[in-house]
Amino acid sequence: MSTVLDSIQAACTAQARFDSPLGTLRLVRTASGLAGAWFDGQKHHPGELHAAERPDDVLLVRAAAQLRRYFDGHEVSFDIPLDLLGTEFQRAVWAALLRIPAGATRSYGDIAREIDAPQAVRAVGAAVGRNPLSVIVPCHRVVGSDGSLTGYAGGIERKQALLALEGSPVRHAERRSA
Amino acid sequence: MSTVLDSIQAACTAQARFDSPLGTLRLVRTASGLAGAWFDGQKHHPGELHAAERPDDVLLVRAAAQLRRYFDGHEVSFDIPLDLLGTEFQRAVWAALLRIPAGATRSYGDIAREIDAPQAVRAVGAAVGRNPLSVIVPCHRVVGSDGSLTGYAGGIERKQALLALEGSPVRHAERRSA
DNA sequence: GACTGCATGTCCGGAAACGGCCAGTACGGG
DNA sequence: CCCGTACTGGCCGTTTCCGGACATGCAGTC
Repeated sequence: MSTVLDSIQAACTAQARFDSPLGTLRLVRTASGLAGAWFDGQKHHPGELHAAERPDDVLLVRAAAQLRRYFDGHEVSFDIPLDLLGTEFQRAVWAALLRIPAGATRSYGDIAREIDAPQAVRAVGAAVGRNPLSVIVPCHRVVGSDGSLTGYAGGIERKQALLALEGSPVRHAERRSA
Repeated sequence: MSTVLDSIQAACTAQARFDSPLGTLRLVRTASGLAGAWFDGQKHHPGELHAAERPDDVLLVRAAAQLRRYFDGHEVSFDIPLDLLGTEFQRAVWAALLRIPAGATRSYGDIAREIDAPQAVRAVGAAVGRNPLSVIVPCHRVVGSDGSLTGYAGGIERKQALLALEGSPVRHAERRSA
């Protein structure tokens, strides 16, 4: 099988940029829905895609509008059609993320239990890390069982900022000082 | 990277069946051109694809019409837009195949020399074998340096039949009696 | 003649490594 | 006691890596 990023590379039909307070997001869509939202230079970035830049694409415009409201501090329920390309397991994880309300957090173990794979905790971590839709699929709401932030593909600072924006209590700044 | 068959799976937009004297061909297209023509059950078949069956698709109809004329024994120059999905090397090989006139044959070594990779003879063999467009990209016109048929993804009998139809001299029936 | 050895790009299968973890344990300080 | 901290071992899906197998042909041996 091909990689998640490969499938998106192949299926994407348009893209656009969105300038957020935390950096530029690259929005990517396929025929059926929004498929990607990556911070510039983040981990697991698909790299250069050959899809045409289409700032006026209806779906991408809607996505940008909702993101803008989100970053303005409003409670937004993203209702754009999504096209989550991944393995069955990954889609199960990402679906679980979508059920975490803003202002709340879950641990990796919580997610594992929710998708009936209580022992696949590390696998959940890997899947969360490869979430293709930063911010919209709220992978930033998943923290360690002790409340530490543990990691974020876009950098822990962004994770912390997003949680702060949503008013989530963050236990300490971080676990490890390094 | 993904596989050739993977890319076609992802990119195909329509398909149709064509009943030839040598068996059913499955025709597949993408947005930019004809991408596949496989005999049912042949080697390297992409398997079930989820693209819609569209017997009236303009491109597929044209392909079928030209194939019909070909199997009726006419000299046909296929002038359909093609979308050959593969690696750079494979596309070079397939392009070389398209330059072999009907009624002629080349050896695998000939092709290798033509694409400036005189030592990649076995690689040429592999690439020829994965030709996605049976009949149209005439991989059946490639034979061993001694004139033996060596192999064909759709079965040697079909290869022999196609060459006979084109009036190519076939040295012996086969090299090995087995 | 028959047989051996080698060159080459791609696919495929199996094996190993790699994580955005977590529960259990063992210490050392207050 | 009641914490925090540090380390250990096991968990599992995905990716990466490696080793063959191929629609061959030429140059050498014997």
